[in-house]
Amino acid sequence: MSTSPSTADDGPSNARNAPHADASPKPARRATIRDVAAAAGVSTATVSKVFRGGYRLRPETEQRVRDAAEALNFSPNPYAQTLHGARTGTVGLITSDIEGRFSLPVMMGAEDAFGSDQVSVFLCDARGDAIREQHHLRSLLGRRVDGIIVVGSMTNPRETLGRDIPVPVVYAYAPSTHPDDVSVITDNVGAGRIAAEHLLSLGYSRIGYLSGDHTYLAARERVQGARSALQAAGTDILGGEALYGPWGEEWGRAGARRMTEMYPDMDALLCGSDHVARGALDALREDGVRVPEDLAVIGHDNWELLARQSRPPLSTIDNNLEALGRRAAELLNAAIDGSPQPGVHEVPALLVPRGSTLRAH
Amino acid sequence: MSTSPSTADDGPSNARNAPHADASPKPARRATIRDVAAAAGVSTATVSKVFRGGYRLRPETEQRVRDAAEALNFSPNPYAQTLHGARTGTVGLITSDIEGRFSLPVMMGAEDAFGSDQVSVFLCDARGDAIREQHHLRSLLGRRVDGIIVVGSMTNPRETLGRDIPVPVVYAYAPSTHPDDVSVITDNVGAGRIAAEHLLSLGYSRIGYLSGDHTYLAARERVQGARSALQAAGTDILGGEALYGPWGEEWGRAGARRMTEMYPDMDALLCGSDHVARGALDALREDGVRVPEDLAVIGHDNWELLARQSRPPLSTIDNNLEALGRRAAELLNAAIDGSPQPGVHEVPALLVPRGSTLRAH
DNA sequence: ATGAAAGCGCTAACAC
DNA sequence: GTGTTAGCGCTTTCAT
Repeated sequence: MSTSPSTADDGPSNARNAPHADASPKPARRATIRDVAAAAGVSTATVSKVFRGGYRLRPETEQRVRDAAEALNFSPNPYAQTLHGARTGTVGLITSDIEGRFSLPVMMGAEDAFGSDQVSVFLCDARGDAIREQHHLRSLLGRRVDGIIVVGSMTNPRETLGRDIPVPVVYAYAPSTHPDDVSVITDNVGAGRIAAEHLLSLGYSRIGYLSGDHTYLAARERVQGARSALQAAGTDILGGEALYGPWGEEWGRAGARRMTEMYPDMDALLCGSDHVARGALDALREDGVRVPEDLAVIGHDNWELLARQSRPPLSTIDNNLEALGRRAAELLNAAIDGSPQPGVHEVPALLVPRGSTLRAH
Repeated sequence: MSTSPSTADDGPSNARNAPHADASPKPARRATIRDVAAAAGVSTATVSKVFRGGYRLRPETEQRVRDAAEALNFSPNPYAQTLHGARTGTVGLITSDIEGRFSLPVMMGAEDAFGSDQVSVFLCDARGDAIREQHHLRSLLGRRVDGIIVVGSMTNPRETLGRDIPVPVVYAYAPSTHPDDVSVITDNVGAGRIAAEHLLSLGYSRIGYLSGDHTYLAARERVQGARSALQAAGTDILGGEALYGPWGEEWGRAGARRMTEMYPDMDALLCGSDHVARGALDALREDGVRVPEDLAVIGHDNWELLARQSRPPLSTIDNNLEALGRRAAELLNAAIDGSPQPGVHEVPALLVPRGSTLRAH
């Protein structure tokens, strides 16, 4: 159109385009180390030294360089830097968690641990698909990430991404089945224990367990932890075993009714998840059972949308995903620095007491 | 598993460590274009041509190069490539959405639109903090991203990130207040209309509106859309205006009761969000109002955890965030290619009918 | 159709 | 302290 070079593009005749073309001084080429050197009257090496730090320079020189850089709005091109074999300062985060309820907190923790000015995170969503996962793996390696974190969407162990990957990999939330891999998970057994101990400490003693899907390791481990805490206190889960069923409110409602029937003297109910607990709360309320006066209820996951708004607000156990992300980042850093720590690392869960266990006094 | 006790974490003294330590042969240096050239008996220029494509080479030569590359597990170093002024093939996604319920779907859409082998996404979480946002902005620019997408956590317009940013920026979900910026949002007015039309099409005619926080533009727009649809059908929202209140189930319960009292002949209830709708459903059920036989209910957001598990499952309007992400990516691409399309672009919402409006027949 | 060579922006010896 | 000078891995004229 105008004098401007081939805007070959499909540009559907946007009138706003043309006038703008040469009006605004094209931000020009970004300043390079050489421009700064020239402006400051020093060599490129000196500029480099200023920015890399750890060199002894005359303060005055350094200031001149910084001023020049500032004026030119210069920042070193990281791609040129990494050409010298240094790290790229990037890591990949492969998630399979469409909802983002696990990945995002983990990512935030990792961001913290890395220091967001040191390391940037490429996020890819594999959507639970192994093919896509491999695809993203390749693409991340192509981008020369320094390491990779793989976030699962459930706690069951998963297959390793591959053992011949040229950069360290850390599995978060869902551990790898391969013993030489590095994994970080929430301590689910501990989480179960915390829940049970919370109830015990409040004086509840006839405690039932309404769990979730038995094929979920997390479900079984939480039960196991609770049981061990109860046994340590000289008691046990009512009936000696938890009731398992499909995750979800529906099961929570049905299960809660079954349990109150089976154990009329039950005074507290452990639930395998907040979903189940929410179902239980709703059913109990409908049946005229007062919570926590007649029956205390506690869940797992601290799924806030559910837990905060239930009646009463639901006590629960938080999976501490941010801490998990931080730990994953630390372990990844360690591995990148040459000291991998294979095995499954556990991060403790957190008690979040609310009205469903705490009696107003 | 069974034997594994609490591993209180932090245990650096992991016996599993040592044996693996020096067993693994350092993966050596990655192959470079020169290695491939040597192996294939051609020049580096030829290898480069093979990989960049668009050059005429003897098929046989090309094959030799590809084989050599394959054998050496070579892939071109993108950092070296971008040194030549090309794009980096990276974009930044700045979110302020801790929960990730908006960002992740948007990201997936963007991933799709870009083509995950063309473009990788740096995700940063600003946690709703303008300082952190600027910080991430700098860091992304330092990494030479080709463009940036900013995802808001609520639909209210937000301030521009800055008008002098050297790469294109697209605002998603929350539009920028600056008219020259490029924004993509869900069509909230349309969403309200769709909800109302759905009810009308099912024969409901005495329709109330229980909204959310009046300071939310989305809340008001949805009401506006619904009203216009009703008026087009010759009726209006019961009482001529929606009832506003704090987002959440509690308000849903209280508001629903208020509305049924005010309008005993109401046959359908539009709700400003799924949270509000869920509260309404719970209260109605407690009060013996059958849904949808006595009163139909519909929400907004398709917040599946809530909507799927309510009694009955909640009809709602999906914000179509993946499409929004895709559109954002397209607009960003266009801008990167030199044809920015300033203004606010709208993506239509989607009806998700479920049991709370659909009478079993 | 292929190769030689000059960079891209920066770093790391090694001189001065 | 600061400058010179080779590269890092790749692309791109320009010859051949």
